[in-house]
Amino acid sequence: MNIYDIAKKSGVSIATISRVINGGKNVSKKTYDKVLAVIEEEGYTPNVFARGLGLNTMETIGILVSDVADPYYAQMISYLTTKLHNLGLNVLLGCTGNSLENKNRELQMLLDKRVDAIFLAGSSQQELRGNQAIKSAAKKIPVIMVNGRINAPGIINVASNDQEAIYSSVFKLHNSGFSKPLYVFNTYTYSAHQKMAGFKKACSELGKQKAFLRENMLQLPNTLEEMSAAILKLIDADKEFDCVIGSEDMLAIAAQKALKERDLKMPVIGYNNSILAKVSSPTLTSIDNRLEELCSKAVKLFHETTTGSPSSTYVTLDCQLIERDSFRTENNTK
Amino acid sequence: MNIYDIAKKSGVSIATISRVINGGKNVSKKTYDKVLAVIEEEGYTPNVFARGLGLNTMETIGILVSDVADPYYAQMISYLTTKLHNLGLNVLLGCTGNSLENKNRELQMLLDKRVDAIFLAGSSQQELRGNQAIKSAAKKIPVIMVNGRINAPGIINVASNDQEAIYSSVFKLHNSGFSKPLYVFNTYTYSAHQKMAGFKKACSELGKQKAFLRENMLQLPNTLEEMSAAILKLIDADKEFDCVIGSEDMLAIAAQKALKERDLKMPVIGYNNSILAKVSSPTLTSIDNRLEELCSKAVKLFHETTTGSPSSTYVTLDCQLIERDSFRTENNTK
DNA sequence: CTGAAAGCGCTAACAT
DNA sequence: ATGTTAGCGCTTTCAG
Repeated sequence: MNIYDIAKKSGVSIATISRVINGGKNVSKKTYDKVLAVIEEEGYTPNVFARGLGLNTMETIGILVSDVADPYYAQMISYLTTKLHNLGLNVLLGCTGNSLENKNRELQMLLDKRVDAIFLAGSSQQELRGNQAIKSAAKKIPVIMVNGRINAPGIINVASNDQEAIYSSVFKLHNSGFSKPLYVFNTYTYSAHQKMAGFKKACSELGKQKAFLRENMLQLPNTLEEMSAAILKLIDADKEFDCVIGSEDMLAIAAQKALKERDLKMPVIGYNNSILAKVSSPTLTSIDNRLEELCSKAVKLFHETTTGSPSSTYVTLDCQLIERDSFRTENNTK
Repeated sequence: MNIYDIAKKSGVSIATISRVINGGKNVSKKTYDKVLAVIEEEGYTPNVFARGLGLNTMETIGILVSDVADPYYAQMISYLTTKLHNLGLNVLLGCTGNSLENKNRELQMLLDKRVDAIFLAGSSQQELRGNQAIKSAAKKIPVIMVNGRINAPGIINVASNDQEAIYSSVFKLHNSGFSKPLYVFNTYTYSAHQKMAGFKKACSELGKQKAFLRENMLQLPNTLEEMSAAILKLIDADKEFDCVIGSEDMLAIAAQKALKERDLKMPVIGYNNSILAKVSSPTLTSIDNRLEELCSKAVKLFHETTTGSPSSTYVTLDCQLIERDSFRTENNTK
């Protein structure tokens, strides 16, 4: 059942059918109704390939993410997909893992499918330098980096202010009497670097020496068990710290588990305010990077590109500390 | 840059270019190399729309899910996407929420995009009866239900044996001395019904009366806080139960939280063996429905449809109890 | 308001 | 081994 069949059944030309399909401008109400009736009756839907061929778009957006199974990214994909869908756009999903080779291959696959734009979910999609493939993609279609930053023409960046968030958390802990923070992290993404920079800056302003940073910034392994084990080792080696900040909720939870195992109690702060923070016990105080707003903004700026140029190409949102049982500023005594 | 440009630059016809693009059968090595060189040089990629128009496929699969933000579904999407990708297929993602209207609309959107098949992620995609839209979609393209069951031509079902899993868990608890289980759930999906049936069957075989079921099967609200509150209420009303089974990890965790709040200790078993189970404390014993195998099987059976008919259209996988701190069968005394 | 016809870029059957 | 050509189904000028 194609446009010719419908034309025949309706007793009009295919041009008129096309007009009806596309809103019905310049079609008499009578013809319009008649054609629509036939379309409904036959359950006809226009062939997107043919349409795509002529228009060079299939109203499809590509999203690249390292791992949808990660609750934080899952939430991001959920927001993006839903919001894009409200614009009538479908989403092609690409899971890249962390190797550059795979990322580039997935990017190319999306490009080959002629998506209208590409969203990069999280700074794990970007390299610390280079990003050639992404930059050259941005020459052809809009590229929107959600929570990362790549400075090149055609790339829209929407990110939370991670550096400031960690920075001020260190101060909040300090002001509550916890002055020897341990910072745990496990990747070296752009975002991870921002967070570390925040930690270092705060420590330095608080008069910590370099030795302190060496001791109190710990890279953790990949599984929850290994993470906890690494922290236990630290505890048992009598390393000095009186509170913990994790670069992601999972790391903070690993710390909570280790502390619990040694019957230790101290403030713990996570990052992302993911579902894990609510589930953990004690419930985890976590830095919320306002993911939904981030996604809304990203989609909005992308949408602006479809009608002109975006009102901004670099947006930063401040984070917010969501206080739960693992640390409350009001309990400001040690 | 299209196939004509490449043909011109290579000094051959577009047919030859097409052959080279599609594997190079019936092309002399010399021409093949020359053409490939030009293609690389120009960074040419065939237009998928034109290709799709002729072949009536764009090598794209649609996946429908109620909510990617749910860690369990996120994991499922992750497996499916990756495995499909290994077959050279791209994934169009549709988030439907739970209203039938939305589900049908999303289904239609995917159908309109001429996907080669549709995967339904989780039984939340199916209604308890009806499913007309899905059944009629299955007349046109393969429909693969992952963890649900719709009995109609063209629909491939791959599901875990939820009924048996709950059934045997009740017995395991019983054999360990816990004979008054509380079952908490919150939806009425197909899968939820299976689980309930398992609970009822076990209870009935253990000689429980109908009154027991009325008291010991509790539907919980939607947020973690509300869930816990509901269970607290039960505890405070002195309802009798000595262990808890949740239809999903989140519900079991809500129970754990409520119990902790009243300083109560009893076995708790969750369902899905999601990341939440590992994060919870005590770590949550959970029923693993072997999601990865489920997804592998689903993709495999779908793949078989591309070359003939699937070796099976209804596969059931047995679940496995992953024992963690919230309940271990070896501690079989009350 | 409506129709005729060109063109979007590719594949595949048919010739050579 | 290579070229010619007829579609695939739609949108969009351009005429009328």
